[in-house]
Amino acid sequence: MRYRRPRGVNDILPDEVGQWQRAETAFRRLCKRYRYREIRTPVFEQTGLFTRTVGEESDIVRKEMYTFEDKGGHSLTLRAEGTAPTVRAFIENNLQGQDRERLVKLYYIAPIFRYDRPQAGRYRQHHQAGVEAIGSSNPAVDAEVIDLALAFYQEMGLEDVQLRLNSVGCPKCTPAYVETLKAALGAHVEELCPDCQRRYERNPLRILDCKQPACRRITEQVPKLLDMLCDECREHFEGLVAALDLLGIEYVLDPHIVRGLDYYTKTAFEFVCKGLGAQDSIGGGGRYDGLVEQCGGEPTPGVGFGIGLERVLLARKALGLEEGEPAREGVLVAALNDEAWAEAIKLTSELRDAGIIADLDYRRRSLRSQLRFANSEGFAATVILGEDELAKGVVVVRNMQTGEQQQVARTDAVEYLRNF
RNA sequence: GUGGACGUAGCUCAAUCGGCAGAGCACCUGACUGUGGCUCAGGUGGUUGUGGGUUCGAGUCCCAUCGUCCACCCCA
Repeated sequence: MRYRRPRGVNDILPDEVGQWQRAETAFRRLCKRYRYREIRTPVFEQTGLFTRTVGEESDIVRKEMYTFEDKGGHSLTLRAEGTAPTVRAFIENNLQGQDRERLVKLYYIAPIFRYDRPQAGRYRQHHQAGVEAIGSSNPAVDAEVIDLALAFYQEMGLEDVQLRLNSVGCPKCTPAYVETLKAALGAHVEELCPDCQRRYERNPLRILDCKQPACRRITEQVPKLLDMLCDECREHFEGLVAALDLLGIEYVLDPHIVRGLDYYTKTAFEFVCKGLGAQDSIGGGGRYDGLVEQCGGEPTPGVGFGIGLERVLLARKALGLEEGEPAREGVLVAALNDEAWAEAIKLTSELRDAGIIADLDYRRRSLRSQLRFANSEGFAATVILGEDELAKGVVVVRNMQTGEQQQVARTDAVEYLRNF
């Protein structure tokens, strides 16, 4: 029986790991600069954490979760998104401490699991790099997380990233808007797509997100939530826009951004990158002022985003930004006969003990083949050990970049190669 | 979850109407008996995704299944 990887999941192979580490390192460095601290939460959580926060009506909960029962009969779910687990850990470990005004800034890089039909840029396991800033309702914090995300895209060489911005209001203004929306749509319900007719009853806001041309025509006529925000939400949105202007960040107002997670309040945003086909959203987030309380904590506002790393890497590829050849490094110790082979094993070990990358060609082939091996494997140097060298107590060091060779006393070999 | 395209060597792809499974790259060996990259010569490599069916004969036609991709949907 030959096993294959399950549908929609990927192996990250040695040749690809470099670009992942590059992205992760860049994200970590930026987070540190903005003073976000890393948090690592479990790969599964109690199912209720997701169903109650993301929303029973969301696609994620209705059909995309990896849910299973453990031997104790508890319903668990693989991490379906990044915010709820972070908020859960924030509350459970009392990360805010006694200072109720303190802003706790956290980041994570973690796999996310959703059962969806796979496609390029859409997988059943993908990875998100995200931040959560919990404890402040200041719109300057919304601007800070957006600024951080954009800094990451820039660091990754993605130039044409568009910020799409909206406000989805709060429990004080959204219900009134929903009534207005339903009233405005009421006469056209028959013309909406079947999904939207469903949404009309259960989650009318999502109709604004529908991309069906027929629905689009109708929703364009309808009043915008942005024009009906309560004073608090309007002031917050104006504050965010002002802060973005201060930072020189451009944005496009997009009333269609509702986002598929129910906990969002006020700010909602999305980052879009051209050239990725249908899966062109490379990140998104928003504010969730009711989430901490909903998860059993003290009422505490928060804002954050998640960035899809697979899509960032795909975008780099589409732009031709793939990694170049890695720099040559390390030493191949080549042996020409059995006596030299024994010495080669010893020298390799000494080099490794000295912290130098070193290896042997265990196939015991001709010098020609060993040099070919050293070349294709990207070694910086080859040490040649043969009859002559053993007799003279020396080694020959060949620079694989230039082809220059140097005879070095066997006793000085490790030191010479340390400074190579 | 809906509709569609495509699965042939490690990689990229050929194979006419159903008639001997091929090329380039890569890899191995040699030309060069102790010197890589360039060149040249030779060579290894395949259950044509998998399982059935039709046929004298299937990579090719039919059915199923798995996978990848595209659009929708959704999202990152």
